[in-house]
Order: sequence, then C-alpha cells, then structure tokens
Amino acid sequence: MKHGFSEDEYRLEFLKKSGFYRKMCVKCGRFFWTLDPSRDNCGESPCSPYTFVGRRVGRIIDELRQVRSLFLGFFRDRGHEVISPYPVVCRWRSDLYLTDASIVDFQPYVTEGIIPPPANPLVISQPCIRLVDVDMVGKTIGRHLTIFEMGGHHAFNSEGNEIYWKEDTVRYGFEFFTHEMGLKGEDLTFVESSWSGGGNAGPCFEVISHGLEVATLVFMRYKVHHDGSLTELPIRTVDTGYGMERITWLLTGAPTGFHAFYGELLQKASHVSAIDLPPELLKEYAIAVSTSKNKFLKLEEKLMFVKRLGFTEDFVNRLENMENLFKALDHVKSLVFILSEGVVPSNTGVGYLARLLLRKTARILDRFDANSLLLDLASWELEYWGRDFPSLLSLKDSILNLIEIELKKYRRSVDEGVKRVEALIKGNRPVSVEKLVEIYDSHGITPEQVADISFKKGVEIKIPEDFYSMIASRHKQPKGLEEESINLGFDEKAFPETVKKYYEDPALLELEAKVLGVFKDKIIFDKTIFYPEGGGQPADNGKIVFNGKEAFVKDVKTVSNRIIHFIEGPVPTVGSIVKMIVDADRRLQLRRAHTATHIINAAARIVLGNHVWQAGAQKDVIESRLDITHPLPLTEEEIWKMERKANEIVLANIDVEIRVLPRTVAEREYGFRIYQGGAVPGKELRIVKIKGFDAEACGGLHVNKTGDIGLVKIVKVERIQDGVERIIFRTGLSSLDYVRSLENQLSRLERILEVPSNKVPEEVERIKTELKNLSKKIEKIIEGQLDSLADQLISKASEEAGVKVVFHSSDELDISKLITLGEKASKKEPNAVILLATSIPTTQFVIFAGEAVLERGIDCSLLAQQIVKNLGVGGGAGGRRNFAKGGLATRIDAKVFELQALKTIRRTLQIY
RNA sequence: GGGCCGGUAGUUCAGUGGUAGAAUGUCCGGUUUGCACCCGGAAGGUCGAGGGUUCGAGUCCCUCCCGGUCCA
Repeated sequence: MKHGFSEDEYRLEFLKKSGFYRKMCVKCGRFFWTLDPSRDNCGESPCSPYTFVGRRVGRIIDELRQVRSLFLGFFRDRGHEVISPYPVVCRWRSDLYLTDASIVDFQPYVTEGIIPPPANPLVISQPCIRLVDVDMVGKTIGRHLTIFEMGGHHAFNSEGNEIYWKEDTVRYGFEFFTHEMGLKGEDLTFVESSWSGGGNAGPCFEVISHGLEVATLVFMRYKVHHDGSLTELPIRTVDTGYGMERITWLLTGAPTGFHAFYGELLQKASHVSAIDLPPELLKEYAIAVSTSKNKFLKLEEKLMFVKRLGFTEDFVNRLENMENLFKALDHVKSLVFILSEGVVPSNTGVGYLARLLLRKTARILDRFDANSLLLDLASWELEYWGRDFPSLLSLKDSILNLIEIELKKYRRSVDEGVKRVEALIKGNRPVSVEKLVEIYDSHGITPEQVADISFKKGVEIKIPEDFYSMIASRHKQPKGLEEESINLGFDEKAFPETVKKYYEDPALLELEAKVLGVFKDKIIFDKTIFYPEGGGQPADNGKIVFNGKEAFVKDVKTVSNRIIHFIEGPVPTVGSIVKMIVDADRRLQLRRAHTATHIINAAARIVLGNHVWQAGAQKDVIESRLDITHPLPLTEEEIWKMERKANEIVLANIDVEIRVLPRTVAEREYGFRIYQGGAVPGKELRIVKIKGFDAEACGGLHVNKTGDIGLVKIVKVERIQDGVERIIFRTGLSSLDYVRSLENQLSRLERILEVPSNKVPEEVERIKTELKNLSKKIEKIIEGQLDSLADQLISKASEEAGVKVVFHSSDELDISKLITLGEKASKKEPNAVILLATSIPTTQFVIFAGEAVLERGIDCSLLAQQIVKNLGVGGGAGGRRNFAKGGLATRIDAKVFELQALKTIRRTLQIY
C-alpha cells in the first residue's frame, strides 16, 4: 500500500543549504533532489543506466567486508552503538518467518515502546533474507538477491527523548557516501518516496548513485489501520537500509554484482559452468539490463542483444548459464544461513522456505548435470561466509548433513514424478495444461522438468507463458486478520510496571501486595508472586485473601510489563492490602516441567546432533511437550538414549543458575543457542544455565537443582511436520502416576491372559496367530460345506422350460457366503438359474445364471430388479448378466419371498 | 495455517456403486544349472480410521489420521 505524503515532508534544511535542487524525473515522474542543475532524470535504473561498470567510482574497495566495517565505523564515530546482527530466522515474530530488514530486529517491542532499544541510536549490519524477488535473482546480475546485508542506522524518538530525525539522517547519508565512500555529491540523488510495511508507514528518500539504488532512508511515524487510515505513532523511528552488496558492486565497478561480492567463490563455482565471458560483452550487458523495462532481458531480448554486439547465438546460452550459476550461489548462501539457525527443511513453515531454496538450486544443477556439486557449493559458501559469521563454521557438518538428507528427499520426489510423467505421456499423448498444473502443484515437478522427461520420450510439451501466475491464482486467498490484542477495557500504562517478585524467589508462595487498580474481574497490584503466562509456561493459579474474604486467581497475563490478575469471586478495594497465595503443587510441577524442557533439549542435542533446536514448547502440570527440529523420524533407540541422558542430567543434581547478563556478554559466552525460545529483544537477558549442558535466554521459572525434577519420562513422540518432532513428557509425581497406570494395565493383562507379565507379548502373539489359523480353518470347512450344499441343491432343483431352477434360503449364511455358494453351483450346473436368499438383517438375495442359460439371453440384473419390483415393498437390485444382488427395504417372510420370486423367474424363463 | 494429490497383498500399482485384481517378491513342486532363467501351484487383504447415503460402498458424502506437494 503506497501512501502519498505532502512535499513538505521532503523539504529539508540540509538539502536546501547544501545546494540541492528539487526536480521531477522526465521519465518516471518522481520528484528527486540533486546538486547537478542539468540532471533531468532521477538517476535510477531504468531511467538512467548503470554508469559504474568497468570503472571505479569513489573509494578503492575490493570486498564486501570492507564496506561493512567502514559503514559501522562511520556511524560508531557519530555516536551510534554497534549492535551484533540478529538471526535471519525471526522467531520472535509470528507475522514473519525471516528477518527481511534491519528494523525487523526491533519490531514490535521496541518500535511500539514496550521495551527500550538495546542502544539509541544504534547501527547494525543485518543479514536479511527476502524471497519475494527469488525469481529475479541472477537475471538482474546482482541487483536482486535472496540474501543480503542491510546496513541500518536507527534512532528511536519519543516525547522528551529526541535523538535525531530527518535532517541528521539525510546529512549522515550524504556524508557517508561522499566522505567515507568517496562518491561525488553530483553523483547522488535523493528520490522522494513513501514506504509502508509491517503495519507502519512513513515518507522516505531513496539514495541513488550511478543508476543503482544504494540506500533507503525511511521516517517511520505512522500506524496503518485496516481501513488504510494513518495515525501518528508515539515512537518515531529512523529506519535506514544501506545495501552493503550494492555499495560493494558500485565501488568495485565489477561487471556484475556477483563478481563483486562473491569474489573467489565465483571462481571456484565456475567449475560447474564456464562463465568466462568477454568483458566488453558483460559491460554492455550490464547497461542493457539496467535500462530494460522488466529489470532483466528475456530470452528473445538476449538473442537480439548478442547479435547486435556481433557475438554468436551461443553466447545467449553462456549468459543464461552464468545467471543460473548466480542464482545457485545466492540460494545456497540463504540456505546455509537458514540451516545454521536450527531450521530443518520441511513441508511447512519456515522449513519449507529452506526446502524451496534447496530444490530451486537442485533443479538448476540438474540442468548443468552437476547435482552432486550442491554439497560442494554449500561447503565452499560455509567456509567463505564463515569468516564473517563464525557460527556457520561451527555448524558446518550438521548443515551439510541436513542438505544431504534433504537432497535424498528431493531425489525421491523427482523419481516419483518421473514415473508419473511417463505414465502420463504413454502413447505419445500431449500433456494438458491442467495436468501440468496438477503435477507441479501436487507433486512438485516443474513443467520444465516435465518437458525434459517427455523430450527424451519423444513427446513435445507446450508450457504456457503464464504458468506460474496460474499457480499463484490457485493459491490466492484473503489474508486472515491480525491476531487480536487483549482488550483490557482500561489503560494499563496509567499504572507503574508491576514488580516481579516471582523472579526473586520462585519458592516464595505467599506475599502481601497493594491493590492499585480494579476493573471488574481484573486487578493490578504494585508487586506480584503470580507468574503470568509466557514462554510456553502457563500462568500460576492461587488465591488472594483480604478482609476475611477469599478470591480465586484463575489467570495472569502481562501487558506492557503490567501484570493483570483475573479474579473469580469478591474483589478488594483500590488501595487495600491483600495476601497472595500461589497454588504450590501447580507451581512446583510447572517449574519442574520448564527445567526439564531445557534438559531434554540438551539431551536431544547430545544424542541427535547440533542441528537440534527448540521449535516450540508448552509446559503443563500433567504432561508437557517440546518440539525439536530433526530431519528424520526419531527411532526408538534415539528416544531411549535421550530419555536416559535427560535423567542422567537430573541425577547429576546440577545447580540451575539464573543470571541477568548484558546481551553482548551473553551472546559471546554462550552463542546464539541461547535463543532457543526465540530471540528476546532488550539490553539484558535472563540466562538460565545448567552447567555443562544448556544455557538459554528464558523468562520462566525453574527448579533450583536438576534433581528436584524427579523422573523425566518421555511418554510419546510424534512427527508434527516433516522436520519437527514433538516429544511429550512428564516429570515429578506425574511420571510416577504414568508408570503406575502402565503397571495397572499390565497386571490387568496378566489376569486376563493368565500369564506372568514378561510372557504377555508372546501370549498375545500366540493368541493372534491361533485366532487367524482358526478363522482360516473355519473358512475351509464352510467352503467344503458350501461345495456339498451346492451339489445337494442342484440335485433337488425343479425344472422350468428346460432350465433347472435352484432355490435356497438360509439365515445362517450371510450374503457373501451365498455369493460363494451361488458361484460354485453355477459352475457345477451351467444350465441353471440359482436364487439364494437370506433375511438377515433385511431380505437380501443373489441370482446366478450358468453359461447355458446365458445363451438364451437371460440377464440376472434385470431379473433381480423385476423380482424386487413385483414384491412391491421397496428396495433395489443390480449387477451383471451372470450375477446380480438385490435387497428389499424391509424383512419379509421367507416363504412369501420364495413363492413370489420363483414365480417371477418361471415367468421370465417361459418368455426366453 | 490453507489448497491440491494420494493411502488397496511384503513391494509397485490397477480397479464405471454390484463375486477384491495384476506385476513382482515369498513358499512348494518341476525344469535348468551362465546372469531379471523358465513352467506349474500355493500362501499372502480390518481396501488408513470412524460415521453417513444405498438393497448393496475399495468406489459417493462427512469427520479425523497418515504421507506427498504447492503456497502463505
């Protein structure tokens, strides 16, 4: 959604004083600011071509890391604190899977004023992943990437705490590009624009140089409502994004972005496909791409382009190969970053994004016939980027292992698809568009792959131009409304933040507190020992006592650091003192469950490997669960090992240490593993540590020593997604209850089976086999009896018009037995019509006709229908010529049925 | 989280509302002893689960479970 802002928003003192002119682009019509009075366009591609390719503009730079460090240094020198990058998987947000901008690190808690920023102002170089332009990657030779670093300097302004706003932001930007990056002021334009995203909006400037947009300076100051209207935010955020990769490309003057920021990695990867294209071709190509309307050249346009420059058609392929290699490099980089944060490829959620990237790359490499190189590529990228992001290196083996497993799944999926396609094109039939859609949407085989497979079989396939937009339209759906926030019915911020006494001593179960506010059943106190729902730990229950009265505390929630108590019963008056009493058993079980969650997580890491991360957790009094990432279903042995390891940690009776540490200290000491429950923003982190096994940033309540947990019993394991295993467990007395109930069941089995418990499985097996054998035996016997019954029936059959008529009615034989009987009889006596009936549960019958009778033209199906019709009590019948089945709507007397049915048969036989 | 495809013999799959099938593997017998041997026979099924419609459901409808896949 674009909002138009008034031009006053962009009229800055700094721009005017520095001699900038405000002009309108003759090509795109946007307004921009420039120092060059003769400039008539905004300077951005495609209005203006890239003018940096093949020559250096500005400071001598060779690598991405130099740009990053100069950027951070420039803003550190101007009072900004340097913040370490956040994870690329933004688990702290439910509306987003991946960190796609530096500001995402601070939304919503900081930008909405719920917690203070880690520093103000601050600067960060944040790896960001965006999949919206995934199909543009490569074709735009470096302008679009799925993963890039966004340099952001941010300031959070509020009433009485003004840091800086538009003037300083634009000045910083200008000074950074001119002084630090050495660009000429005339080569910079500031284009007026607007930005909106994540429910916020504001005016912005795009900073353009030599055809390339290198930064966006956003002034986030509005909240966007559902109806599209805007209101002012209490916190105005300077949200800037400097494209580290683009700046590197600009300053190196490399022929493509990938030449600039993938450096030696590109050389290595060129083993996959030669990319040694003539420099003059590449330079012209960059200009052609930058001025094309679509931001890239289509196949026909490429052909025209190489012809125009006097190259052979073969160069079109070489350009396409180069672009595909770029794509592979970019996608694998995204993939290893995502996998390094505990994401396991999956069919849903963020895991699917990893699968998507891997499969897109695998398909490219398939076409290069170099699929085995995906692992090499991943390994090289880990080494290359690991120099700047060491956590990649430490997880290298784990990441490669995940990729290997996922490649196998991809292979299997393709093999299945090949079979399906081959079945489809049997007999040289063309494949319909609907089938192409189905085979991609339901089986993951792209139309390109279908075309390749059928080409080998000599069948040509036409792929519609708009294929992928057809897929998109199949998936179009209205977006769900955002999650509702708790509507308290009063302004909680009018009260001071509640003092959290439960952190001081989780064993403190009684406390006196002062009532600050009462709103129907909701109460705010000055301090509390009631733990509010959070971090997968449910709220405490308990009661408050006052004036000889008692009220039940049924729920506790935290809103902007104020803790709201939901009460059932009489309410105290404002200003009075009440006595809080927490339900002790519940509290203790929740503490046990919470610490046990950390322990099982650690045990899983030890047993399964370092790729294991918590994917979710919910504690409860009886049963709790922990979801972990793991690519394959857990085996029984792995479960036993984890359970055993967890209990070893419990029995070691280790102190559970809780310390509040500055974020950077915590991260340095324990790494990003502390964010198991999602990243926690804020300057300081509460670290829960079980020495030697686990340390996590966690706001929950824990036992003092691991031994306090008692038995950790894994009760059930289930796969909730491909790539996520759910471990359901019990602790403390709940474990005992569980074991007790198992024993009860077992002893009941002992009594029923009359064998000792250790013989129960064998006994059950024996009974099952015996039962099966017996059933078979009975079947055999019945079979034999039916055989002789058939003989008997034939021998005493009546005759009508030269055809034997067999009738038998039995309530002992069900309909399927009658069918067997009829089949036997009609084989034994080809010149017979056989009518068999039962009246259980209603009157049902079958008719068979032997070979000889069929020759006369008898149709059992019609005959059966006639019988039903003549009886006139409702029902139906049908079947084939030699066999039919029928039934009546009710049960009628067997004798009546016999008379009526045989009458119909005789009449029919007389006609034929 | 949503859409789509699927779940039938150990395995791979076929199966217009009307008697559950093929291929392969297994077992037995014969034949043969040089590479997917061959011939004959047998065993092997809660048709994912539960409801519903129907005289009758593997098949149609609903709910759920499981797998695959595409998209958020």
